[in-house]
Amino acid sequence: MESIDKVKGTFGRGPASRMQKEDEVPLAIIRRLPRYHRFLGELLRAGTLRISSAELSRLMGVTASQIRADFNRFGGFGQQGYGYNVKYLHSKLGELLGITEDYRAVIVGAGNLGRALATSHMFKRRGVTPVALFDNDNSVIGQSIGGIPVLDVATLPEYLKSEKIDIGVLTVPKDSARDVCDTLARGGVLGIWNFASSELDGIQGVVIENVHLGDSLLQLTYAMRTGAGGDGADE
Amino acid sequence: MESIDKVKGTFGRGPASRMQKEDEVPLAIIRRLPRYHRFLGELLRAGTLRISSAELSRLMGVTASQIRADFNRFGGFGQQGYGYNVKYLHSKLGELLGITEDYRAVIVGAGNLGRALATSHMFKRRGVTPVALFDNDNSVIGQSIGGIPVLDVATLPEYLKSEKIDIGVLTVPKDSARDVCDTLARGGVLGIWNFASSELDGIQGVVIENVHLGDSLLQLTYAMRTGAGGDGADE
DNA sequence: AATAGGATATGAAAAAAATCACAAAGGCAA
DNA sequence: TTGCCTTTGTGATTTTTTTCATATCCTATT
Repeated sequence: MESIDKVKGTFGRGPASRMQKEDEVPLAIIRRLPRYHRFLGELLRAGTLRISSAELSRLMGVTASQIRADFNRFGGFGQQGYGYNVKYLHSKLGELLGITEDYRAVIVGAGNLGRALATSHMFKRRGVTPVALFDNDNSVIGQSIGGIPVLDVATLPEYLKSEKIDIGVLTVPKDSARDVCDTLARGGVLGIWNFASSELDGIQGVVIENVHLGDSLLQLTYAMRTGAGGDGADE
Repeated sequence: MESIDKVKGTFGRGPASRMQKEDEVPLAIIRRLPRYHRFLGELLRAGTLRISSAELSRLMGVTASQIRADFNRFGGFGQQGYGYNVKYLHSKLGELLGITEDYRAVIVGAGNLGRALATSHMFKRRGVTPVALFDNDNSVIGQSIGGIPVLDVATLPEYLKSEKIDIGVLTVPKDSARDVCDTLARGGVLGIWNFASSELDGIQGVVIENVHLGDSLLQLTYAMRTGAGGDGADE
């Protein structure tokens, strides 16, 4: 019954799994990964060395079974009788999420939101380096915000040719979102983080993450009206 | 074409429905409602009078069955052979989501993010009126941002006693989040929209919506790394 | 070195969510 | 008004996700 040749570590999953077909990770799990990573990070900073699924369950308001099942989807990071090593698990989750990649980003739109993002630790903590802001307002072009230069958005296309940029952050008004998005895509970015309220998608080879703060606000008012969601556990 | 008056609306569900138990709306559906509302709003502004689930399906990248099933959960807003009346559906969804309630909000934290929210149309479009900003920085206290006065956060408790405030928006640094959250709760707000990276919850009688932009960024980098999520359809 | 106790990994079961498929309702045209 | 055509509403079905239950493996103790 023992692990005859179970190479588990590197890649293969359990014994009876079909080896064909790429095993896609359910979106439901992916959405939980950043939250795990965040909590693990806090535990790490607090100096916690190890944690059991039961303890993490109490902390996060998620069932222990789900925690184990989730981690297991990626090969199992724990050890029977011990639990999970916080540092190891945190770093493994970080790898999965790509924070070890050191992506370079530009922020298009130097309004309040763009500035807020540029000056936060949002990016650096996650392996993303914001290298430039772009705007069309002459009164801000040439400034430096949080050490990041503000350039003329008209120069964005050529900028993207000369610099390798992985991520474009869109904090422009709705109307210009589509245009800038296309420019970024043509410029070769791999992903776009879109805060404009227009929903972008369907661009070949570019991953787009649409953020809709308004939707989040409506979820709040819905919950307030119905009294539901009092737990607040979830995003 | 306007035979929408069909009284069906009020409450009753289909003919053969068990009347057992209060039917709680699955979280999965609730999370989709704001997006439906958003798309319907755009159709409305574009002057579209009616739409079928099939058409909306194409537009939103969601199956038509799901659309029908979702709307049906709330009693069915459509009509066979006709589809959905855009204006009617939009307003019904709005009601469900609480945009007709005219909530009053305060924003605590007048940094870039607080300012960005205060000056956006985020709130007004959703029936929420931001009435004041609060901060502890003397250089901004007394100013007016987007027509909203910035007050001293030390006066927040008494302010909440004299004014009826429904929603508190937290755009303060992580460390002060918990304190301000408690102050807001004691002051009687019904909901808290939390942008601080610390996760708040478990306050009796207060609904909390935690926004974690960092999690969203990690979802993007995950997708970039794995090539998954190229559709970009979902938030 | 042997054993007790603890906690993961994991297949099986249950629950939840999405999809299907079609009867029935109602629009629309002649 | 009739009858065809469109499209919803909805029970049944399938798929996905979560939870359960326990064998297995590891730590810790004596």
